[in-house]
Order: sequence, then C-alpha cells, then structure tokens
Amino acid sequence: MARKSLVGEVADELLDRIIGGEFPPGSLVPGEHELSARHEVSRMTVREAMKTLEAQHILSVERGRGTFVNPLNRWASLEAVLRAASEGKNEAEASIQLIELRRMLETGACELAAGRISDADVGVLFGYVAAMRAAHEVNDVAAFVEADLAFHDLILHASENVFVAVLFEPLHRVLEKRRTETSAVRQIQEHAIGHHQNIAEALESRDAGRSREAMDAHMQQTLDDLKNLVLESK
Amino acid sequence: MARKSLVGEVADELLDRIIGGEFPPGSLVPGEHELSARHEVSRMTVREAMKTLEAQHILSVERGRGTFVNPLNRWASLEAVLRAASEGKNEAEASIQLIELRRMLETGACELAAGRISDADVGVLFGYVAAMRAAHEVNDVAAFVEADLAFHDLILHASENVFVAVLFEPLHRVLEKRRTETSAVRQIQEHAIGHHQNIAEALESRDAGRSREAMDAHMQQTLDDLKNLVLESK
DNA sequence: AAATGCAAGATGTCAGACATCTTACAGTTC
DNA sequence: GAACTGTAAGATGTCTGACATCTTGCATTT
Repeated sequence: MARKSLVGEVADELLDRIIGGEFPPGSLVPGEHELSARHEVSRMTVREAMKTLEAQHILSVERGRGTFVNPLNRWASLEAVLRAASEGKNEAEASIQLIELRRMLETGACELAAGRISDADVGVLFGYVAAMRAAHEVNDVAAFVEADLAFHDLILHASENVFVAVLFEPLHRVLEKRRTETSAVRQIQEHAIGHHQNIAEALESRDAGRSREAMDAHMQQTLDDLKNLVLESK
Repeated sequence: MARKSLVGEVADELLDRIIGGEFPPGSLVPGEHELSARHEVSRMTVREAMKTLEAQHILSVERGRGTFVNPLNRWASLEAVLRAASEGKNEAEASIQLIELRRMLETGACELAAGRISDADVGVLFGYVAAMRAAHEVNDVAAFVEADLAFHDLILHASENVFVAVLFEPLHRVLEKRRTETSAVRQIQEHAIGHHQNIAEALESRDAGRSREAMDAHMQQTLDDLKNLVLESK
C-alpha cells in the first residue's frame, strides 16, 4: 500500500516519529536539510510536509531558529491526536473517549434542534425510522446504516449551528467504521430503532430537555454496545 | 499590519476570495501558475499556501486535474469557518453559536469530571474561586481572567478526555478576546464568582447531574451577558 | 462509430541559489 | 569587568527553471 505522494509520506513518517516519542513536545525537529537527506527527497518536499503539520498546529516553525513540536493539546487535528492516543496500549480507551465526545455534541445539538426543527423535518425523521425498521426486516445492513446516518445528520443540521457540524465531521469519519460493525448485530439494531423512535417523538414535542435525554439514552446504549463489543473481541 | 510571510499572505487572500464567493464549493480555483502571476510570487510560495489550506480540508488538490473548493461542512478549521460565518451580516449570530458549542463541551466535560476529579483538584478549584474573589476586590481584571481560565482548564483536564481538550482549544482561542471584554464588567464578575462557587461545590459532591447543571447555568449566564453586550454595542 | 494516440494543461518533484532572521561568540570599547 | 558590537554559522523564506507524471479532450486511425 504505497502512499499517494512523497509529501504525504514524509509528513506521515515525521508524525510517526513525533508520536513515537522521538521528538517530544517543545523539542526541536531536525532541520529541513537533514530531513531531506534522511528521506531522500528534496528540501521542497520536506517543506511542504512541514507546512501540512504546521497547519494542523502540530509543529511551530520559527524562522531562523528551527521547527518545534507543539504540546498535544494544541494539535488541531482530531485524527492526529487519535493516532497519538491509540499508540500502543489503550485503543479501547480512546474509542470510549470518542463516544463520550460524540455524546456531548449530539445531545447538545438535539437539545438545540428541539426548539428549531421544522414540522417537515420531523416528518422526515420518522421516515428514517421507518426506513431503519424496513431495512431491519429484510436484513439490509447498508440501508440500515444509511438511514441511521441520515437521521443523525438531519438533527445536526436542524440545530442550525454551523460550528457543531464542523467539529463533528472528523469525529464522524473516525467513528464510521466501527458503527458499521455494531449496526450489523440484529439485537443492536432493535435497540437503535427504539431509541430513534423516542428521539423523533421527543423532538416532535419540541421539549428540549426530553429531546436531550432521549438522545443521551441512545448514546448510552451506543457506549454500552461498544464496550460489550470491545470486551468480546479482546 | 503586514502579515508575517508571503505564504500566509497568499493563503489568507485565497481564503478571502473563497469566502467572498468568488470560488464556491466544488469549483475549480485558478492554477498555480495563474495564482503566482496574480500575487506576484513564485509558484513554490503558492504551492505552500495551497498545502496549508489543503491540510485544513478547505481545498482538495487532484493531480492532473486541478484544485477544488470543499463544501464548508468539510472544513476542519474552526477559525476559517468562523471567518466564513461572520462574513458581513451575522457576526453576532456566529458568536452566539460559538457559545452554544462551548456550552456543549464544557457541560459535558463537567459531567464527566464529577466522577473522575481528585480531592486535590477540587481544592485547587476552590483556590481559583478565592483568587477570583480577591482579584474582584482589588479590581485586577487580568488576575480575574487568569483564574477564570485556569478554573475551566482544570475541569477540562479532570474530564480525562483528550479529545475534548483538542476540540475546545481553537474555540478557546477564538473566544478569548471577548471573554476579556465581558470580564471587565464588575457585575458580570460577581455573577461569575457565584457560578464558579456552585460548580466547585457540585464537583465536590461528585454528583454528575448536579455538576452538569451548575456548569450549564454558568454557560447560560455567559450567553445572556454576551447578548446584552452585543445588543448594547450594536 | 469505436478505438487509439497525442498534445495541452494541471500538479508533483527536483536542484541550486540567494535573502533574511536568530543566535552565539569573539572582539572592542568604556 | 561590564556593556556594546560585529561577524559567522545555521536555520527558515523565497525564487527560478526544469523535468516528471497524471488527466482530459480532441484529432486521427481503424
């Protein structure tokens, strides 16, 4: 599996070395000349790789002095932090923390959406639940997942908060694979259908607190499902 | 106010043109040669500027075809989205949405922290409240803000969720300026001290629900303060 | 009409050069 | 001896020009 570009390759390797502890936060990374020699690429390629990491606030480049590693809490890339947090031992712990994060955003968005969602969108929401039910009956996992995603996406947009969607997007991408796994279990599907029904009804009532709790219960179920899945496979 | 580097200048100008609607999502931006001619810089400088925007998922570069603008909901940079959302009319609306987002993360983190914070950290928390009180009495705004930030930062870390801190960091940076403004108002300081006291007590009781509500009340106050401030100045 | 080949234009990468900034150190001055 | 200064080394910033490779459209061939 060769990577797409030399720049991406160099950036990935450098990030790996940082995560591996070779260059701890605050330390100086090798100069552009040295890196270009080590990776056998031109200095321009190294510079572009650095720019990539700098844009994610993983590195700080200071003219005349050198390039430094930022502390992890300044990193702006959820994926990079995930790679760092999953390093070695605690991948399960990282997954749980991601679900916790998702829970905050989804329950918050759901609470906001209760006061802002249109009647039409509530109807669409119930439509998605029906689609999930239908997919469950014919055992169509792909269709089930699709309706599930659309359901949550609609609520996110109904919250009318652009920034929530922005922060949620990388999270969504990271969690996507695991969601497909859990959604394949029929019992989990049944749980999910019930929770989605509750959420849709809560939003229909326009009760913010009730909507939040309905989504929170769903997230709790997701967390439990993940824990069981992780405990089984490990 | 000249910007630091040519690369940053070109990246900013290009982002401005994108936000301004000159290059809508999905459209093709001018080629590297054309941009280097327009901005009177070398092609290398343009490439590095593009790389920074690509790293933030604002642009997608496809070899042989060109460079395309991504839809706004894929942008990974909160600051860039903020610039887009504040374009022209609705800066106040954007500020409110940012507070809403902060509310989700802080209340969520506080709820988690209730079950994980150490006795020692609870003590430190009360120490920060005392510091805020002292700063309030001698009218030291800087010290007040510092204790306020430390208070929230400690709770964030006590949640023991790395990803929350990562998502919160850019939000923190964006909101920092405005917080200094509101914190200068003595009446708002008094409100804040009371709320922080309640939060610290709730965390001390280790009651997750109560902790969440205490932080939620504080966020509601912050939102109200902001609305009043915005309404006054505009 | 379908398949092929080629040229144009885009990004990817390279090489070497010079500019500018930061820092340390040696030398100068008082 | 302390403070100032100039210089050299090493780092990043930028430029120029070249060649490689990929995509696409179009003309050519079959």
